[in-house]
Amino acid sequence: MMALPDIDTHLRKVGFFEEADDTFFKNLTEKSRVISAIKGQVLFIHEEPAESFYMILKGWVKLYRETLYGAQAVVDILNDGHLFGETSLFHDDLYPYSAEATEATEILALPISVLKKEIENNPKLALAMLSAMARYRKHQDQELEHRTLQNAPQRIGCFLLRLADQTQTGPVTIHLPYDKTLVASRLGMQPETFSRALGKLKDATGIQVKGATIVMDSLDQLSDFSCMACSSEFPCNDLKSVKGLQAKSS
Amino acid sequence: MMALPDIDTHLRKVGFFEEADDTFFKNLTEKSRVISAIKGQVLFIHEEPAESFYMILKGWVKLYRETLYGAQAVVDILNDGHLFGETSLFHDDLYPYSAEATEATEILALPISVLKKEIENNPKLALAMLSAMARYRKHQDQELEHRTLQNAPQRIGCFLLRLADQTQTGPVTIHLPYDKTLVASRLGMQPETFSRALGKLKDATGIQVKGATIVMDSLDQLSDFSCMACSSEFPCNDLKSVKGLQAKSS
DNA sequence: CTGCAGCCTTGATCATGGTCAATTAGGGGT
DNA sequence: ACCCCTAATTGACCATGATCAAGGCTGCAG
Repeated sequence: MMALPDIDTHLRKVGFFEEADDTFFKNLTEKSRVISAIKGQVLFIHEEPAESFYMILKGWVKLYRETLYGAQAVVDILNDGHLFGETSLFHDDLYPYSAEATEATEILALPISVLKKEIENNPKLALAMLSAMARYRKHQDQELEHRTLQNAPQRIGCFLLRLADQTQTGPVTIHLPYDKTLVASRLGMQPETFSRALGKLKDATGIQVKGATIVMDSLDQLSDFSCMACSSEFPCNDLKSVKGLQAKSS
Repeated sequence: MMALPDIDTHLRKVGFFEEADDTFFKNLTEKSRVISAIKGQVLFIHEEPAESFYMILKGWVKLYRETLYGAQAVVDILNDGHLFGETSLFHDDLYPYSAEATEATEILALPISVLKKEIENNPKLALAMLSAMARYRKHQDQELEHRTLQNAPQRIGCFLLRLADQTQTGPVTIHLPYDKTLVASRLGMQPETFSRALGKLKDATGIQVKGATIVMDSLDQLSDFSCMACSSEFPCNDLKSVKGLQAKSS
């Protein structure tokens, strides 16, 4: 069991809670609940009433939407420090996606009512949340664009670029943060397609692939290949503005 | 030239301005500017500093992102009553897409600074905007899902369903709101693919297509075909909650 | 009425990615 | 070290949608 002061510490690291006051953290912490999820454990289902929102303490969580026939569209894959399940606040209070742990994961469940009350009473927090939502929205525009304009090898290249520190020049090593199968679903393709597309990317750019590790002489090889099918210039300027943990850095 | 009282009337119809006070409307109206855009006229460009946001009075506007090589990804296509260009407020203040009139169009340009000030000073408006953003975000999740899980004929069927009043039973007539070429781009496909996919949809569901007019015995024909590749049930429950004009009804 | 321009359709072909099946590689656990 | 399970790869084939090219339809201007 995690001690309460620990929980408080984690919560205070969340970017858009910056403006919240001590009572808020106290209320949240007291009503929080630590969940130890095993691989594959479903945390909530799309269109269920949203009573909790969540903060990941350790591990990875997949957000997705699923048809009756089992076809899945992955919305995002998040790791520790990130919040999820809070976004339909002030709309319909239903989860806009399902959530599942992709490995053994520690998650903090927090009452959405406390967050709602705090936002209603603390205009600064409302503005911070607006800011986070605007960033998220832009990220989604980008996601849809990539799906439309980039082919499979280009999307993989783009994904790798966004894992790296784009300010560095010279040799770069990148590690895939989770299974290739998961990366594939995150990029909207089949595992087989991912495997072949990574091969094509290798041939086209000269990167070296060994398991989950990718090595290259410089990021230029990738950016030349992938960013030509993107509306934004390299380096991706949206990566700079990540100061809050609730938004995605991926 | 449009009279100022007219402008005020239009602005007061915007859903999330419900909580704004008279001074706000006065300030907005005084600093507003009516633009008569011709077909193809570009209103602003992706990643330009956002100084104005816009309300459409008449006509249609395409929001899109474009690579250096001219490939376009259409984010949305909006008509009168809708706002656009306001979403990166409180984030980076850059437009997250380009905007272009798709026909002769009347547009109201409004200073984003006035909106920003009002939101900062009026917590209720901030909450209304949060609600709008949450709705928009959900809509985008859905869009990405459709792109991933539905094929071309299914996406067209879904598009048609969302144009219709989904509560009605019995025979239905639907009119395409704009050119088939534009619908195609909105759905992320080529005009040729659209044409052929509409043919397949016709064969599969028995709808009748005459130019921009589609007639069918009941919506069931379409929903059976399209909604099986969607995570949401028919009728689409997100269409009910449209009370504000700033969000998309499409 | 005629001609032009843009939209739409159709055909033929191609590229991309999905599907199905078989095999290989890797990473714990015993 | 070995086994077992899963992830990953590879091959063969198929389905979808893009591309290129040609032709038809329609509405508007002259």
